[in-house]
Amino acid sequence: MTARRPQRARDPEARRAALASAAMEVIAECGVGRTTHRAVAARAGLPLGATTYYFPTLDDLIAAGLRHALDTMRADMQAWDVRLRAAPDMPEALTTLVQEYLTDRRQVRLEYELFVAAARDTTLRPIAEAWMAGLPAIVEDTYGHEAAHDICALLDGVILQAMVTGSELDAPRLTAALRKLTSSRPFVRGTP
Amino acid sequence: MTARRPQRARDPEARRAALASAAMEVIAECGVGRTTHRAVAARAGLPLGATTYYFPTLDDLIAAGLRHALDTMRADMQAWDVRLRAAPDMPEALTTLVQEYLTDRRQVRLEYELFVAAARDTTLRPIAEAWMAGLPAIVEDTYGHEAAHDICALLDGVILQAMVTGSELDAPRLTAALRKLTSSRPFVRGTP
DNA sequence: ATCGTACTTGTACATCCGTACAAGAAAAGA
DNA sequence: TCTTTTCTTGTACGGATGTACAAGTACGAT
Repeated sequence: MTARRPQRARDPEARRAALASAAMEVIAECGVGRTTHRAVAARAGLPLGATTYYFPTLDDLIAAGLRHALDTMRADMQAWDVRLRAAPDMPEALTTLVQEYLTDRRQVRLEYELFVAAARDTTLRPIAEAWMAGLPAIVEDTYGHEAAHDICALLDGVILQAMVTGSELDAPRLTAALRKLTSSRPFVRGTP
Repeated sequence: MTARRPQRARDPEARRAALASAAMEVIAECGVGRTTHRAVAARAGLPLGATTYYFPTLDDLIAAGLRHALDTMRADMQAWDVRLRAAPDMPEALTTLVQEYLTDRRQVRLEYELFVAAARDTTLRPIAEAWMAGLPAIVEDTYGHEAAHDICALLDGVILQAMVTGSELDAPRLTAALRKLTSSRPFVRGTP
């Protein structure tokens, strides 16, 4: 009576990727802490057993999901690499980058979900560090190593604020702040 | 045979606070998603039923834990309010603030745990927004509303980087970045 | 063709979960 | 004092969870 589903065409590599992708989506929506084998399997449209076959433990599955997120982010970042290098005005280009990035709030949540998870679990740090290193690597060529990290810290903070409040980005203000941060020397308040 | 524990002296208010405090600790260590009634009860040294008596649902318990975290943070912030207003050099004072804040990594994780949770659950946003508004409110008096938010965004980003990598703060760099950000006008690269 | 390996699918199981609730003891009111 | 309310404690229950595993099928090697 209980008809068994006929087996699908086999493609282990695709299945592994589909599970990682599904894991990524579940993490983005439910958070790392509420990600389960069953939710991932359901999202991927695969039986429960598939998850444990490809990823022995839940931690492995979550790590795969986060790694998958890193990979897709890197692809986006490459496009931005081109755009930023061609940009006539870097602060404005970075502002629009942030603006476009904030379009997909789910993605933003996923990023910070990764960061918090990495803070708790050292195993995930390489993934989070690779994520954080993406943008600085591009900005570095224009502003140098140190300034690049400062700039990206500012961007991370601005993105965080927008994520928490759910508000839009104040683009002109960010551009202005970036201009200050990328200026060669600081000014003391009041001196002309 | 199963001896029932004699009832303790009653102090509902203290119990509520103890549960909220325990919830805060569990959230800091396990994350919002892995916080359970049982873990909180065990941490507080109270029976399971106490959690559901004071906080009908798990969401209530978690919200109470986060609110408790906000309250304790506000107390710390008041001390910083005094120190910052008395500080001769604001950028340096803010740098040492960050440095001291990074001393307790558990607290840092808790903060960002709150932010991610608030991004996902709008119910928690008031708590997260109150948290984020704490420092700007102090810095505002010196640098004005807009600059204060930029400064705090930078600090948030720097703290985030330190949290993820587990590394120490590069204090001189942060001070320098703060000086740039608090300068009255931006400089174009190369012009003296 | 057949064989063995690698993969698929469904199910089982012990454990933990959120929440409900019964039984009792303290405090408060009469 | 007795009664009512409020709080304490332990337990119960249906359901979800991580993981193990048996049964079966595709597919490459031979």
